[in-house]
Amino acid sequence: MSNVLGRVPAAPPTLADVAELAGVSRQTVSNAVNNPDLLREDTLLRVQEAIDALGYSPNRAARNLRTRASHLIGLKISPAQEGTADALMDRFVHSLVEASREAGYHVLLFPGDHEDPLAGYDDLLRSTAVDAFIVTDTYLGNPQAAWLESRRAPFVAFGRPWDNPEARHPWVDVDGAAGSDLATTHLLDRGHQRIAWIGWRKDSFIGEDRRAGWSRALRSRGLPTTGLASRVEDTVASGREASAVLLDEAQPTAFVCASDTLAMGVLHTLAERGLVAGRDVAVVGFDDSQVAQVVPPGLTSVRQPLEEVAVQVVKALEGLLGHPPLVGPGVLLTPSLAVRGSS
Amino acid sequence: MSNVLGRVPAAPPTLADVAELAGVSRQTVSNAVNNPDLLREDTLLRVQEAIDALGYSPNRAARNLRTRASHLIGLKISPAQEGTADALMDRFVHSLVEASREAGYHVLLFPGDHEDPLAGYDDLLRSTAVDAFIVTDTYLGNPQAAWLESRRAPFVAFGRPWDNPEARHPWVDVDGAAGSDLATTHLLDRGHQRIAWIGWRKDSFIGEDRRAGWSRALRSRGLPTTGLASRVEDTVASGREASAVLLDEAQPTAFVCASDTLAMGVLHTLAERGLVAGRDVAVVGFDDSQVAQVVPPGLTSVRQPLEEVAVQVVKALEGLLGHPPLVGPGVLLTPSLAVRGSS
DNA sequence: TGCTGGGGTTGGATCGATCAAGTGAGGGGA
DNA sequence: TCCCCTCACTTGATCGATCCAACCCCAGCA
Repeated sequence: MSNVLGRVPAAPPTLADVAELAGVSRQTVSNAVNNPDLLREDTLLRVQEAIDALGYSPNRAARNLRTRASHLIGLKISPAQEGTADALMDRFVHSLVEASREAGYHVLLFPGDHEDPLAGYDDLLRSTAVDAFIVTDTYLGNPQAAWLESRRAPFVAFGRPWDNPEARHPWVDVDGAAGSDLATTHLLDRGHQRIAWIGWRKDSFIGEDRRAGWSRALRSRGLPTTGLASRVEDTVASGREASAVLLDEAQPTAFVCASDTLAMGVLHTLAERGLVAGRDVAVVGFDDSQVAQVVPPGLTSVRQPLEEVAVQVVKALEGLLGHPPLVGPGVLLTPSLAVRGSS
Repeated sequence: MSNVLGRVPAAPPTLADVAELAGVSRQTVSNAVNNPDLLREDTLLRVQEAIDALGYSPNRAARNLRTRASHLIGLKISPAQEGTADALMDRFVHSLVEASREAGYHVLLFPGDHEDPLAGYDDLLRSTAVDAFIVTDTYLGNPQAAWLESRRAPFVAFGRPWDNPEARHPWVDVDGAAGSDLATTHLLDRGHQRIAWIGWRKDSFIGEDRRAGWSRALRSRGLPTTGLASRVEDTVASGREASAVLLDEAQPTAFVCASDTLAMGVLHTLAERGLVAGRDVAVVGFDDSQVAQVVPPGLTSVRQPLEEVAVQVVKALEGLLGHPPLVGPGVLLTPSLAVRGSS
């Protein structure tokens, strides 16, 4: 086939083309691809050769139509907050894409809408564009999980169903309390006695979880926590103000923060007062963001095992979509601590 | 329909269901969705009502099969470098997802492979899983663009085809020289005379482009550049070493860097020597990463207009896939400067 | 010889949409 | 009155894979 402009790109080979070349029927080629054990060895070989010769790859749309599965996983991404250290999603997305590939899935991104947290889900679901969803923002009062459950849409959550113990969907989460316990204990081991906490407002389950680890660690050594905690918005400015107040009123020698963003606020306060992080005052953040890794003198931070989270999420997804039985509704993983100059 | 477990989820309504309810033929429903102007007003209204009543949404797989288009755009993501400030992709991905949505496309992520830069493309292409690709890493010697062109695969590059002026594919890029010119001029306006450059090795076209802006700005004011430039790896450690050497040998009062990662290296050196960024020595980075935004005292940085890049990329894509004529092979955008405490 | 059973293979139907061609009513010009 | 054309919609075929039921062939057994 050719026209005046030169060769016309050939249409991709179909299963029928392969069948003809190999001298077998379409069904036999399909079996060669999907159930190779059904074929005799020599037939399989002949079909394989034809597939290679033509460069055949099954047409996704046709397969999806017939099998009612797209092998796509939907992930909503919300605009990253400017001015925060929150690069958590970036790392998670990478891990998820990699883990999905190994399970034969691809990740489809769709944009979030601040007004309506359900926007996007409905359309993708009804048009059967994705097989399942990954839900990441499971904060208090987020209707996604409940809505998806009511629609019987398959999904896995990264984050516990804090406010709904009735929830039956699979989830994977990281033990925040264990993380700040780890951070606090690390500081205690370095000789600190007055360790302050800067976290999020009380209505954040995640914030309260992380805070619990800090107070648990202090109490286990018989140390007081009163007057050493502050709960604010997750911004650098808030962290800065909170740390300034705490330094004046409680004279802590170390800070544990619910996020790297807040920890950066502490570094701001220290810089303003001519104090050196790691020498004069110790600081530990949460999430091990890029910021923590490159800021002088390096910010010690709790690192979430996002690679493992992604693997577990995909595993749960396979259980949901395939026949293998579920292992259980939830998986809780333990974070580690990346120690740097700030402590 | 029900079984012992309760209600069975109803199969999604099809175009035929809508047609029956509205009392028209399938094709009419199809036209109502895709070419509403072909219908008489009252018929259109009746079909719309039926669509709403059933909650109909066209089956993607069936549509893809027939139209030979998936309305998916493939984007390869490579693992983010740990220990750098490079969160560029994260911002770009968000912008791209948003811009794609407005054009009726979704973004499909697939994992990169360090060994083989072509892995992934071939399979998605042959199985007609995506309509086009966005290629982002157009560094020297990367075979992706040439390979995709030889396959006649539609794609748009974020980054100029530096090493191949013959390339005919559409691309969008940001003027790196204009960016460092902007940064350097900003420092000159603040009274700095000895402004050093820390960039990447010579084999990086992007690095040389950015460097050209710095030397251009200095020369336009009749200032010398000799002895003030250093070319190293893109790591914090390299930036630290390079700035230490430059401070000792050339006594610059300001640094312009090819990346925020290198700029963070400079901040390390300053901290070690008890110097204060912005007061004793000025520093400007490149990319306006989250790190630049939160590090004390704030890192002035060249900001790439990634939102606009995404819009242009999608526009080029529409030109490539649809009938509207191309505006031209390349689009070059101008960055801005986010001024913070470090200058 | 004739019947049975099962591995391997076959053709036809099907998934749900769009494309291409066709139908019938109504209007205008000769 | 007849013909042609347009408008608004309908009908049958098709995209490329998988599912389904039937089929063939040959070994095993009576």
